[in-house]
Amino acid sequence: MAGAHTLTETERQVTERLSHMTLDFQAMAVMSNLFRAATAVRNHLERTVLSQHDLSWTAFVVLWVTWIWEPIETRQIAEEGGFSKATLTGVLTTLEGRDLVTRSKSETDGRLVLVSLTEKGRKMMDILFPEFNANEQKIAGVVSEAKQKDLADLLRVITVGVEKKS
Amino acid sequence: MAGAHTLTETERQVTERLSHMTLDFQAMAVMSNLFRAATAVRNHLERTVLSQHDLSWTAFVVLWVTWIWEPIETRQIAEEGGFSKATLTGVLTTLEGRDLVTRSKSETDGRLVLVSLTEKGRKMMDILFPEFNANEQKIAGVVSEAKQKDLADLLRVITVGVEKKS
DNA sequence: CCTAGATTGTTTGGATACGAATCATTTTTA
DNA sequence: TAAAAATGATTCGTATCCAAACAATCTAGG
Repeated sequence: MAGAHTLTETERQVTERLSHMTLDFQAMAVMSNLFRAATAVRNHLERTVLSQHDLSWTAFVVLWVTWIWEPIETRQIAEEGGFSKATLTGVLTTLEGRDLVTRSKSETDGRLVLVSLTEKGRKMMDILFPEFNANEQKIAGVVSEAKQKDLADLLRVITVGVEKKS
Repeated sequence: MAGAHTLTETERQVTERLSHMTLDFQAMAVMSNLFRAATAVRNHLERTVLSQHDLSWTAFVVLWVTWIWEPIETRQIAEEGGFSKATLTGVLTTLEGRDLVTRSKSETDGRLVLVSLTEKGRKMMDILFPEFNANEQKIAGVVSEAKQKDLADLLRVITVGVEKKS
């Protein structure tokens, strides 16, 4: 990111090119900045913390969700993580091959697969997540504590709103 | 998304599981909500507006950036869009095959490739983008205009901060 | 019981994604 | 001015990612 154009330049150009249309520029700015921020932060965390542990973003999310909720059904992991079941199957196979998670069949429902961390996976997260969080702190630290709360709240409202639609 | 657990439930469980660690929960909430919001919104827009035009998210971003800046150098598209040049090459080939964009060599620097929309691509964006923006409006509309401005500003600060680090 | 429909995880096929190596072109250097 | 360094896009290999088709399992209505 951080292209040849600054964010301000981009917004000026967008306004110029689209001024003949009836558009909601405020909403456009919110969404544009949302994706820019998410992409920039994700790329940064992937390149710094996660690459050291040979983890893709999705693999990390799977480990994270499993860490919090284990034992957890796969459909829940996909929902919490925001990706498809098909994607999850592949990632789980990879993580299982690295002995970081285990799959087991549910005893009450033969269709369900339950995922847990292995001891190795748990040890990894005990090291990895504090590192990850230290980076989150650095990134979020550019705005005040009060603004951080506002930001988190606003994002939550957006999420709840859009999930209601689907 | 919208998993079995609400956002509030998730935050409670996270706090419970990680209370023995020294972590910045405020920063964690900001980042967690950032990715949740971005993923939920992106998935929603992919499933509604973009799927009707057979476009992936990345393909749409490429079209959008090109629409605003054409003729534009490929390296700029990658930077603005937040993905690698290698990825862009593949997407451009797909879009060129559908006759939505064209590639041309720069006259002043033979290494550069310039991208423009075709007439077909421009017509598509004239229809598509207002649709897209109408959805953006619906999504962002759950918070007040003033809050939308705050949100966009805060996200911009986060983006600028993290890009400074890389 | 038992069978049609619903639900769940996996497989499949194609597009996307990236780092590293490569090729072509331009710029720098000596 | 010619070799070397730098720059830019593409190719290659591998890993993700998703929708759709599939197989296994569960559930409801008869």
